[in-house]
Order: sequence, then C-alpha cells, then structure tokens
Amino acid sequence: MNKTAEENLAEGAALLDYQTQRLQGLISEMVHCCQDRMVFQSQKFDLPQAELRCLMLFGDERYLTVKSIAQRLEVAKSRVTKILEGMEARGLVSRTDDPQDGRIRLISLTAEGRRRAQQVGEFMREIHQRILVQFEENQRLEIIAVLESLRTAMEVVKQGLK
Amino acid sequence: MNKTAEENLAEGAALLDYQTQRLQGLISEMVHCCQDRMVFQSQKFDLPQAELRCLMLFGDERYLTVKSIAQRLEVAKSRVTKILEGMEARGLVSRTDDPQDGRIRLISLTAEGRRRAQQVGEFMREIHQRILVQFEENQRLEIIAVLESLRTAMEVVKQGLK
DNA sequence: GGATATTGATTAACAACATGAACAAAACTG
DNA sequence: CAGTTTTGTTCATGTTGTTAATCAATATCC
Repeated sequence: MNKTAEENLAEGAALLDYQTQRLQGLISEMVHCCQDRMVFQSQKFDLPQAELRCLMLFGDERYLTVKSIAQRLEVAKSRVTKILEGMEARGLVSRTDDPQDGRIRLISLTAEGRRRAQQVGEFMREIHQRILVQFEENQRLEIIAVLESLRTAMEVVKQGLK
Repeated sequence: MNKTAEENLAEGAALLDYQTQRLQGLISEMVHCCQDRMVFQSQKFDLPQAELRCLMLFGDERYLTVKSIAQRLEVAKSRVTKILEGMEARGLVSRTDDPQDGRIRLISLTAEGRRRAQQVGEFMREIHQRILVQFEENQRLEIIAVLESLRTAMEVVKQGLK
C-alpha cells in the first residue's frame, strides 16, 4: 500500500463526502420518523399537535401565562390565545385573572388536563423506552453519548448560520 | 458491594428510566434543530418549504408526474397541484402533456429550477459536512454506525404502533 | 398626580400546509 | 361499446402560524 500524500488527501475528501451524504440521509429519516410519531400521537389522543405540545408544558408549574407559553412553544402570543381557546373548549385548561396584575391571565390545567398530560407523557416515555430496550446496556451508553455530541455539533453549526 | 438480585433489578430499571428521559430530550432537541434549519433554508432561498422539498425530488429523473411527486412527498395529489402552481409561477418547473397518455402531466425542472436545486443541494451538503468535520475520523464512523442502528430501532418501534 | 410609555392579552386579516370529496377527461377492460 | 380505473384539478375545510391593530392595566417620569 504505497500512497502519495495527494492520494491520501483525495481519498479522505471522498470519504468525507460519502459520510456527509450518509449523515444527511440518516438525520432526514429520523426526523421523518419523529414527525410520523407526532401525527400518530395527535390522532391517538384526539388532540391537535399544537394543543398536545402546549399540554406538555405544564410540568410541575401550577400556572403559566400566555407570554410564558408563547416563549416555550416559540410561537406568537396570538397563536397561544388560539390554542388555549381550543384547549379550554375541550376542558383541558382554565383561565383566571391574576388578582395582583389585571393584565395577566393565569392558565392552569384542569383535572382532566392533568390526566391527559400524564397519559401522553407515559406514552412518550413508553415509545422511547421501546427504542432503548433493543440495545444492551453498553450500547445504550454509546448511543446517548453519541447523540449528545452530535446535538452539540448541530447547535454549533446552527449558531454559525444566522 | 453486596447487592441482592432485587437491588440490581431496581437499579437497572431506574437507569433505563433515566436513559429514556435523556434520549427523549436529545431526539427532541435534534429534531427541533432540523426544523429551524428548514425554516432558515426556506428564507435563504426565498421558497416555501413545500416547494423546496419538491424541488429536491428531481435527482436524475428528467420527468415526474403529479402522482409520483405526491407519493414521494407523502401528501395528497391535490396538494401537489397547488405546490406546482407556485413553482410554475416562480419559473422553476414546467408542465407538459404526455403524448402517450393524455391524463398524465409531465413535470420537469426548468434551467432555473435545476440551478436552484443545485444551490440548495450544495447548501445542505455544506451544513451536514460542517457537523461532521467537528469530529475525528473514528468518531465519524461511530456516529454513522450509531445513527444507523438507532434509526432502525426507531423504525421497529414505529412498525409496532399502527 | 397626570401625561406618557410599556406590558399582556386579544382580535382580525392573511399565508403556508394539508386533506377529502367531487369532478372531468383519458385510458383500460370485458 | 358500456363500465371501471387512473390522473389530475377544483373546492371547501382545518391546522398552524405570523403581523398589525387594539384595549386595558401597570409603570415611569416630570
């Protein structure tokens, strides 16, 4: 195996190109898979995706405001008003006026809302677990570690765009 | 380190729960990152996301039909008609009647369409390469391999849903 | 204290994305 | 040739989201 420096370089570049294409395909497939899952979830729980996402924002927090929901969902406040309108119609949330500040509406989950949120959370945990249990413990560690660094690398590239 | 069998089991379950949560978070972040990228792309190339996706379907193929585009994009045919309407208005595609079969409309990229498709393809290649070059060769191999098995595992879970 | 911002939420108008039903024209099929 | 299937379009509708205008309540400043 005698190679010149140029040959090695050219080979490395071709390899990188191949790996790039591979990465692109894999990421695209995984994202697509996740989107399908979200559509499935939406149908399973008979809730629009936006309302599902909103529902899952209430972790421990008892109350959220329209503004804070908008920030977490990364959408306009007006969109949140519309989403909450739907959720209220379904009896998932209730809006009350803040006694301290008349501008603020305090949004909280109803008992039904909490029930649904728990169901959805359990489902999501379940399917992610089903992915993991297909692997041995050391593989699971590797997967998590790789995704961690990959995510970081993706964020770096994203920062470089703007 | 004396542990009973039950202790080991409980520990393993807790670990799996933790890893599941971690996986869920990482996947969600990566998907979110990709969605942001698609929004960015759409603005950069001044094209709606649907038209961008459609544009990239023409790889080597000279002609596509409405039906084949609908299948590849996984949307209704009526949606494709609308997308093509927009693309035609932008001068990216042209529709001609199939001389062999009067029902079929043959969709092909214009010169401008091919130019744009190449630009977009180059951009996508570029950003995926920027992710990879942050790693050493052996890490790149590991990343690809892990994603490969992860994607397969995700598809398995997806099949198990329906 | 009162004029003037600022903030929080809503409304309305609009655009992108997508589906399903109804339809017309062309092509198959017996 | 009559009936069915295929291909594409149109239309009504729904979800997701934005921006601009508005209103009410709170802050700020002189």
